[in-house]
Amino acid sequence: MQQEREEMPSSTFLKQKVEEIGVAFDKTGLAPMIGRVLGFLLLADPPYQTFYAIQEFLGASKSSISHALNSLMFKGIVEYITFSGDRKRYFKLNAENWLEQAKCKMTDFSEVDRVLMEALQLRDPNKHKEFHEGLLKIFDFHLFMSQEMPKLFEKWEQKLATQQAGSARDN
Amino acid sequence: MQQEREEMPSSTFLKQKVEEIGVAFDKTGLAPMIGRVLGFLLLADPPYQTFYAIQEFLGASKSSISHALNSLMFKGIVEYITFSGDRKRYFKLNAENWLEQAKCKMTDFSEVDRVLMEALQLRDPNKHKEFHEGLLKIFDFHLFMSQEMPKLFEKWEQKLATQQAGSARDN
DNA sequence: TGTTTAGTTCGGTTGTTGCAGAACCAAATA
DNA sequence: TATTTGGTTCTGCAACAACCGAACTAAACA
Repeated sequence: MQQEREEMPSSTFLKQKVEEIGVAFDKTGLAPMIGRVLGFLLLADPPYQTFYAIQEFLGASKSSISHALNSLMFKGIVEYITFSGDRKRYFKLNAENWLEQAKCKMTDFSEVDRVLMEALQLRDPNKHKEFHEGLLKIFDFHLFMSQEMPKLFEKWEQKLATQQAGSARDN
Repeated sequence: MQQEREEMPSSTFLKQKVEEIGVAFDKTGLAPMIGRVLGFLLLADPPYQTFYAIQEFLGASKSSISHALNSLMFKGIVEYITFSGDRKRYFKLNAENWLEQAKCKMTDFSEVDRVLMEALQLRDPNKHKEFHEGLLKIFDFHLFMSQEMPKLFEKWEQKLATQQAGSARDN
């Protein structure tokens, strides 16, 4: 029932996994190819890979890879490193930066909040009170979150620091 | 320089605002028409409006409005109410539900986390330690967040309750 | 100086999405 | 029973996005 390919059978499993990861990132709104590149850079060994290696593995065109890598670098999720005496760039995930981007996304409601605030100002607060208060509640929630989340991030950083101190002591 | 329309000048301002709100929701990934319907329901007085009123205001086709309303109802952001002796449905925002959806989105990293976890299991933890730990850190961050966020929501609910008790006492 | 390498940029093709218009349907009304 | 009302579903089109291939560029090499 299952179809097997003669060529490069060892990487078939990897390719499937990369596709799977790609689909997961598709669902977050990324373009398919961008998701696949992310997937490859998550699984690849070593974690830094050349333009050509990525292109070959994904069987895609140079332009798609170029676009995907530039998008990811623009977002800060991917960076590249170089080695002296080697012209190639080696692309890799920047986990640290990725995390920062994720944090930003989590705290930023600015666009929706701006219009929500405007709507609240245009509405008569006494006219449909329950409705008005429902909107106010959402706004208040966002406000609260954007204040508290940074504290939570801080708390996590501290937890991480004590964890690392602990595991260092154990060695 | 500015172009004025003879007809319905009083609602020109409203229409602009609705468009503005629409754009803000576009940016969150919603389709334009869905954003505009949301915008109208945010500003409309009364906050419950018939299918036809929405269609008229937005100057859109029935099918677009039908699709937009059903999408919004599926998401739980919009609901409808009825009045006895009136066949029409009156559509309105459900702020409570909207907030719940927002909370869910904030705590749910399951898709990305699943593949991240898989990637971690497939990687050799000793081979590119810094990279591996970077990924682990993201995973740990998500885990931490999905544990702590509900507590934060709880904290907000309590703050809200005390606020309301306070304002009730003042009256 | 030509040639290779490592990508980028520019059309063109194909697939997908958003919307309109018209046909449709079910419930209420006449 | 026929008609109106309040939507829904289907079909088709126009705009857009994702991707490819080919032409291009800039740096390194020979």
